[in-house]
Amino acid sequence: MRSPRVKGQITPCCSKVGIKRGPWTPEEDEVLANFVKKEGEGRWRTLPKRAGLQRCGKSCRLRWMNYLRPSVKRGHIAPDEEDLILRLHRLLGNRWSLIAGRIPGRTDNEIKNYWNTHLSKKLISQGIDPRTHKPLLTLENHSKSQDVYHESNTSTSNPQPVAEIASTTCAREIGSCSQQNQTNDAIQNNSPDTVGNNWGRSSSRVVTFENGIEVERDRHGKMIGEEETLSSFLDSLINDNEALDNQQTEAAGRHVFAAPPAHLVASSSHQQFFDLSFWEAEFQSFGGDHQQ
DNA sequence: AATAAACACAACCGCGTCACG
DNA sequence: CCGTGACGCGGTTGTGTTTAT
Repeated sequence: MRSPRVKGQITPCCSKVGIKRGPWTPEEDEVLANFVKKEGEGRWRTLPKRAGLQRCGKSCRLRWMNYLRPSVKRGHIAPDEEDLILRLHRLLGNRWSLIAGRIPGRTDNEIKNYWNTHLSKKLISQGIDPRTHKPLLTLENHSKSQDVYHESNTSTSNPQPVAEIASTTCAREIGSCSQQNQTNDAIQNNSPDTVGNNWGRSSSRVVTFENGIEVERDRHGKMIGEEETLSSFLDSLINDNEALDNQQTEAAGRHVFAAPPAHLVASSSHQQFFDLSFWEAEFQSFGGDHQQ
């Protein structure tokens, strides 16, 4: 039986006497891998006892998910993977699990680590804010950025990943959106510390009316029955961003990681790009056949 | 060669959410 | 409706390795 959580009095799950912590040994890995292969994933809480491991369930789950799973691809992250991570992060923010889900064989932990140790520094060295994917506001480039990036009234000082801007209509794996123009708590609170963090976490199954249409979302904020459309939409954003990146790389002689999809740039103003209703229309036209 | 600093990444922690009784 | 167990997520920390001095 679990005691109620009291702030400041939380006991770590691995603090029990006899529970081992720290790096896993090859022997432990073998025991865990064999057990999961035989019994399947899940029931992590009781797995250590059943498998004969002196570890907590959380630790076992993490070890399996991030290291032992056969599908995990380890080692050097290729340039195309890096590029995809950059584009997905621009679209999704720090939703590592969601990003990892679109990069075969890579785990959220690996991508998060790679981002924190490599990519964020790389962007900074290029004069780009890794959190917003916009140019860092130095005295030198501040005025230039004003010309290029027009923000909507709702974005204020917290630039949003593309998918978040579009979230009330089309976002996948995003928290419940009971009202238009309110994508999630982080944005509602307008807190710089929370932007880019935890956006994929808070959610529950809710039914809302969006554009006059009743929409049910699952625990991840995904519209039920719209999975393929949403996934395709995200793919299209990624692909279009890739195209635009290439254009801008050629034009500017460097990579720019904060930009709208190419076909949208061609047909719209930047103001539209940051306008929620514009994204709603975009998604509707993209998945129109599914919604009619 | 010794040591400190920087780096990379595995592992842990806290918390939110869901399912279920 | 509430409490609990379980799970999954993102943030943070710990530790081993590499590089610089």
